[in-house]
Amino acid sequence: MTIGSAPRRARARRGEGDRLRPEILAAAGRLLAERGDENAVSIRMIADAVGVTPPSIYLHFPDKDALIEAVCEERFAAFDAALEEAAASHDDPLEALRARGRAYVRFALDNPEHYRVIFMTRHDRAMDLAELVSPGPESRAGAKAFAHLVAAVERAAGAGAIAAPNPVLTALHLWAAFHGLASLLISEPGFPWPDLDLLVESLLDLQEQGMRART
Amino acid sequence: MTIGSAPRRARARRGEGDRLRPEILAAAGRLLAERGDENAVSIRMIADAVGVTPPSIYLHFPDKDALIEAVCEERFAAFDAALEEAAASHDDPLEALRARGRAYVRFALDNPEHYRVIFMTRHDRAMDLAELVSPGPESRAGAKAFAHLVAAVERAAGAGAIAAPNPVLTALHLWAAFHGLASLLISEPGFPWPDLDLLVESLLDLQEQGMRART
DNA sequence: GACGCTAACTTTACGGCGGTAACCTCACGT
DNA sequence: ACGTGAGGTTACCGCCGTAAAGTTAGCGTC
Repeated sequence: MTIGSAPRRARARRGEGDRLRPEILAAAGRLLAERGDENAVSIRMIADAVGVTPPSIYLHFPDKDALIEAVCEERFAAFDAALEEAAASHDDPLEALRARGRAYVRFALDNPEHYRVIFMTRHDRAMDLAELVSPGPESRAGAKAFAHLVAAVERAAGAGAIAAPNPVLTALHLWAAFHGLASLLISEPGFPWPDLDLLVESLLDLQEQGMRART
Repeated sequence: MTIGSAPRRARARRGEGDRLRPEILAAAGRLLAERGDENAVSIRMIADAVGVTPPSIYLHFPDKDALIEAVCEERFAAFDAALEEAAASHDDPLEALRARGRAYVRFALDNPEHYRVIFMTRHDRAMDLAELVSPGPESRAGAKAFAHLVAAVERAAGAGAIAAPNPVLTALHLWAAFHGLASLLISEPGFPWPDLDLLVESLLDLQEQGMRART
């Protein structure tokens, strides 16, 4: 079953030019997930999938990078939501933190190509700490996700489960550890990885023990 | 000062066909470091820098990916050597392990594009545990580097500095943590990172504390 | 010392890419 | 009925990786 070029799209009505934009985003996201590599998804493919010609894409996105960015910004919000949901089902803040770690790795393995674009390709977008610590409604999904992690660390520290004199720094450590595991699992599928649950749980244990001690 | 196309290379003598190969590798490595992105380095550029036409490259490498792989395999050996050297200057095995962590991040930041190719792009090469634990002389540089890390963990555990009932698992945790930090630093230069030394040292401390506890 | 063989390249060309300029076409407000 | 501008298309550029075929130079042979 090939992807199949959509039949030529019906022309949008006068005020409905923006109707095309979400269709492009959806098609780009689907193709990205299917092909598994940003470079294997071309503007022409996306246009074909939507039922439109390549230049039409450029009416809605300045270039290919911006389109891919937009796709992944969407997914970033889903990522954040997945972690929030995983944490929400635990009353104990330490357990909630651990649940975030598990959900992190699971999301990455379930959406490897999107994860790769979000976290493994270079972004020059500048951020400042203020936005990260208390993001406004206009902030990018990434900033919100990080703020949620910092807040989760603070709750665990508040409950006395861990020592985190510098919650941002601790959040960075956790991010590094779980991003490291997730990205290696994605990049090196041929590595003789031990059982995934063992790997994740032992990493959680190690991080927890490390955070118990005062830093 | 542009790179400048080399004057047309003199044709190699009869038995010296392999003379071109290392020149291609060197030029490709230099260009990769200069441009900072695999996709920004083209076969045509490399050929031009060597003073040869593009198809000549394919007499020595099956395709572009293989060429880039070969370049990075070289660099992987240098990476391993850098960690070994950093560790060698410490008698205390725990200090040696910490030195490896510092050297890891430093290498990644000094050679971001090579690091990216080595650890951040997908490789399907299969490995088995036997090769990783005791690599032969023909083993790839990556296997040797990992074996060196496991050995370093075992020495630290042997000295009683850390508890590592499963040295391979502990090595994976360390790898995940430092790869995570290094790759995020590379991928997200716009993030408001705290002072690099603080970041690395505190990550070292956290990992050390975590490894102190029995896992 | 001319001859042919083959290693070591070059020439040419193809299909596809991201991106752009110029043109078309049709629904709508007047 | 008609001009206009939103919502596209056609046609093109210069690059890419690379397949196929052609060319050149050094060597062993007679």
